[in-house]
Formats: sequence, C-alpha cells, structure tokens
Amino acid sequence: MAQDLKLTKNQSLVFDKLSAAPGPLSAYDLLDQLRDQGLKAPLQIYRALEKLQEIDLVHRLESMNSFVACAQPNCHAKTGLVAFAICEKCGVVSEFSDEVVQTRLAAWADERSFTTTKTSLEIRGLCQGCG
Amino acid sequence: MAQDLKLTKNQSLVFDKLSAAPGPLSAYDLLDQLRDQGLKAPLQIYRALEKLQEIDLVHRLESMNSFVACAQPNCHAKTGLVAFAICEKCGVVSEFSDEVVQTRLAAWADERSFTTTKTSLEIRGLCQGCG
DNA sequence: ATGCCATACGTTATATCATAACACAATCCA
DNA sequence: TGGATTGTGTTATGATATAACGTATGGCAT
Repeated sequence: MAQDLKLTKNQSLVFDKLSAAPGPLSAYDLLDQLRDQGLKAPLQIYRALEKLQEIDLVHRLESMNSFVACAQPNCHAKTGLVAFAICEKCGVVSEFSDEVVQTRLAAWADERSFTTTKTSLEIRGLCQGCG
Repeated sequence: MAQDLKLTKNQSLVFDKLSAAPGPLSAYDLLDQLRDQGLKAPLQIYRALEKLQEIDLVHRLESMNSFVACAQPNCHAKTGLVAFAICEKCGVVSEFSDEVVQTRLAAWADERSFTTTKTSLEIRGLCQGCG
C-alpha cells in the first residue's frame, strides 16, 4: 500500500496482492484473487506485472513462472543483481543480493564485451525449517 | 552422437537435435523437427528432456522455456553451478561456470542452512557481435 | 480550456508451454 | 523366469502468455 502514488488501479491491485502474499503468485493466481475487484482477463494482470517489473517493485521468478513483490524497493535492484533462494517445500522466497557475485559476473561480461540487460539468479532447495 | 550409449531412441533423437542446433530449442521446436522420425506428442519430447537433464547432457534455460545441449558433458555440471549468457538478438547461448560465484552462493546457503538442489543463473543481453 | 500524445484499459481470441492418466513394451537382474 | 523398473504411445487437459483491436484516461504544451 506504500508507494502506490504513481500506480494505476490495476497496478495497485496487483502490487498489493503480491505484497500481502506469503510467497510467490502466478499471474493466474493473481487473476483468481482479483476477480472480486473486477479483473477478468489475464492481460490485465500481465500488463500490470510488466509495468511493476519495469519500476522494480516486482520480480519474476523465472524458474517457477511466478512473481513476488520486491523485498526492498529502490534498493538492490539498482545494483543490477537480485538473487532468490526458493524453498521447494514451503514455498518461501528469500531475496538477496551479493556484491561479489555481481562483480564477478560483470567481469565475465566485460571480458567478452557482453552487454547485460538482465540477470536472473535463482537457488532452489530447502530452507532451514524444511531441510 | 557421442555418448548415446545409455540413451534410448527418443532420448538420442532429442539429444542429437539439440547438439546440432546453433541455439536453444523449445520442446515444441524439437517436436516439430522430430515428427519425421515418428515422434508425435509433446510428452515424448518432455520425457526425453527430463532424462537428459537428469544425466546432465541437457540444460533448461528457465528464462526462455527452452533447452540446450550441455557444452561440456561431465564437466562443470559436477561443480554444481552452470551459468548461461544469452544473446537476445542472435540467440546464441554461452555456457560457463565460475568458481568464485559458486563458492559465494554456497557460503550464502550454508550460513542460512539452506540446502541447495539446483541453481540457475542466466545473464541476458547482447553478445559482442550484436552489441 | 483545447488538442495532442502517450499510456492504460477492456475484450476476444489464440498461441505457447507442460503434465495427468492409462495401457502396453522393453530391459534389468535376482 | 518372473517381478520390478523404466521407457513408450496416446488422448486429453491444464497452465502460462501474447496478438490484435478499439476505447478511455491523464499529462502537458499551446
């Protein structure tokens, strides 16, 4: 509910749902949960998600086709690297960032004149509680 | 065509196609290309891919729902970390591995008693030729 | 305010990716 | 040789994502 200032109605609905959720949600999970508020079609969700990702309020988890609210808005998205640890049992996602990894990958890219636009780093496994 | 020794017919067909391809292929790309050889249903492809991934001959690119043959079979899959740089223009995928990144992620996990089963690391952008 | 432009919205249809469930065949190996 | 495991073929269905179209809304320069 925080910085909804610039957000449109659909974007706010989607962001608020994601923020309140205990774990990642798929686009269709979101759609199901937002039918009450008048959303009816997948595109309404996907468009909101697209915008939210652009402004780094939401991240997409590539390995599970789902989405999470950013844990620290305006924080480490700027660093260019956001990483996730995903518990395959309880579904909890931990977002983190690591300078060393980031630097290392930047060096790899630089050596090869590779221009990075987006990096996704996802660790799957079992969290402390579930392991 | 290399170590097909243990592979079944479908697995070989899929692996050979992927090995010969200049870039990643989706399951349905593979299906289209293998209809001549008698494959008819998506499941035949997915099952072969599943097995090939288990034995580390094939990797899945999470960020694009497609698959590549492993560049160095029996090599850095063992290290527990395989990374990919994907050119969004020409589609070329570079597979690499990095000890430092791997160590760093292992440390992160260890500190939190997170048991890693699989890590995916994908860098998207433009390769030297396309940048 | 008026007009323009960019962005967002709503809707229908369709494309793309992936698995469930079931029956049968091949292979391993005790 | 027979039981277990793994692979196969097939049909059906589920899940994820985008194309294409027209309308509406909001910022902002004139």
